[in-house]
Amino acid sequence: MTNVLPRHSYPMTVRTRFAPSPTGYLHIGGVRTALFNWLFARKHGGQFILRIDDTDQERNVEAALEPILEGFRWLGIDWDEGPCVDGPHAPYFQSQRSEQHQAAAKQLLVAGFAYRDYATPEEVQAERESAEKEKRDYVYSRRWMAETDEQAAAFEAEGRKFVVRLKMPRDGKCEFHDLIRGDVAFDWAREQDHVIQRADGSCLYHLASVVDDSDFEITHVIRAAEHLSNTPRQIFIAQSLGCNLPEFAHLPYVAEPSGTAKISKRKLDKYLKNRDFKSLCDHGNAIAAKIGHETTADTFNPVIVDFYREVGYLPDAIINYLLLLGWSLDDKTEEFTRDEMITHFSLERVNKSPASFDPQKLSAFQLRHMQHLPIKQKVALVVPFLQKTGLVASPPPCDTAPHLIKIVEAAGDRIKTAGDILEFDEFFVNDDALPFEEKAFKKRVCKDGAAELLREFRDILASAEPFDRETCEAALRSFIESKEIKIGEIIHALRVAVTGKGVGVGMFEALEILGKDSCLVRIDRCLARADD
RNA sequence: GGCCCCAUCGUCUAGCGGUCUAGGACUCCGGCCUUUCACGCCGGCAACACGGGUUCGAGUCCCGUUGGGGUCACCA
Repeated sequence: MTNVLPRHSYPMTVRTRFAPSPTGYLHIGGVRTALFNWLFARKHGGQFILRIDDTDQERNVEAALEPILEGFRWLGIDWDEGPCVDGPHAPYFQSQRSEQHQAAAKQLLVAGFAYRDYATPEEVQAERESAEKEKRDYVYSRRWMAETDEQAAAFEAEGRKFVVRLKMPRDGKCEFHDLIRGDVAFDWAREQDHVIQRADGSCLYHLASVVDDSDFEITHVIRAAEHLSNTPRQIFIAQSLGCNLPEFAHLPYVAEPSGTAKISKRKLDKYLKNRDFKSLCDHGNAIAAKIGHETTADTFNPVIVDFYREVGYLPDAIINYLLLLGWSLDDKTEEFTRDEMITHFSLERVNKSPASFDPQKLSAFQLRHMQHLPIKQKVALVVPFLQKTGLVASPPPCDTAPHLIKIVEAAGDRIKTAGDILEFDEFFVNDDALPFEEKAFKKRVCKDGAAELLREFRDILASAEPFDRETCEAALRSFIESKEIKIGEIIHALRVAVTGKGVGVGMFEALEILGKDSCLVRIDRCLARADD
């Protein structure tokens, strides 16, 4: 067995892959891994392949796969080969490639790199336990190993069944070069004789993965660091099979908010103690509640990509944020378009240490990308939310476009995610259905003299012409001048009267958007209520 | 526990032996703008885990300690 592996140069184009198993959701850390693979392939004019690792998966693969594909489509991470698009190496489902895997297992067996093992799981377990009790490093004794047909027959006579195990080297080191971590070495002696094929003939992940990577001509295996310690056995398989070895690059994982452990969707309770993570959740839940989206923590949380789509985040913002989680170009550049990412990306600049997920920084990227969005795109983003809540008909009446533009423009940066449009429902509800926020009403309208001022200004507003923001503002300014009061003494009451809320878009924009009739009706309604 | 990996402000990071009294971004804290809330603008707090080497010189190289993490399946 050679220890030092040669560096291969690849005459063929770069081919990377992301191999999710169909779990029913797309994990944020998985996205980052996929992104780096995608970027690397695009950067080198190669191909990005999606392969489905559904070995051992029961039926329903399709249902469990759909959210993952949908997530990638939404994020704009496209694949050159894989489900739905197929390609020269189809099928791209591992479960449909068992013939190749079995042939590989057989080849390893014949060549002596693997053996039939007749041990029962209990016997192996017993060995493992006694090693542990004696504080010895565990290595399988190979007691039930059959290398000849005679041995096999003897075991079979006892009614035993065999699995196929790798016959791992027991001296020397497995040394390889990782594109991110540099030279890495593991002692062969500590590697187990991993099972590659079960008694029923089905093959296991490591074999399948190596065979598929080789068949698909994957040149660079870019994956999470947790696979680093799996690499020796995969190298052993690949070499024993006579396959070309791909380059390896092990990415640091995405760590939990305010922590260093790998982020997981099962530890939500813990993350909720983090103030920023909680507010990210709360914001999402509030929007989900409005649009009637189910918010079970299991299916709807910031570790799952769906969350961001439902709440109205921008794919570009998420991608940009994820890109900087473990990679940087220099000491200042933070914003990247897709093209810029592709031209600048390199594995050399990927960090070695885990990067913790920071909800605030994500929000900052979201804001910046929203600010760059042309108004029409912003409107298009927001409309589905209005439709889901019945605030706008579907399809929207053709005369609503200018109205929507005005609202979205007026709301400006207050719309941080598309779902935030729902905070501006006052521009969509009927005048007689406008709810008044109790706190704001009490504080601003029930205040001494406020209602009186409002009543007076109402009549001035009634004669404002044209009813636009400039005229309204001029009217109010001259009103406060004549009354010798400060603007704050009336404008808040006016806001509550016409929007029902204490906060919102600029006052005069709001008046203009609503129009004179609505404003007057709303003020009257407010005054009537104040009288009660 | 064995093995492996990692280590610069609270967080993401720049730094590849001297230009570092360590730079940027997010957060946070002041202030400005202002009709609210956002936004924007200005300013501020804040880090090389520790100990040994190597070197004229170490955040940068080496070793150790400590700390954190990953992985140890007939899961993927």
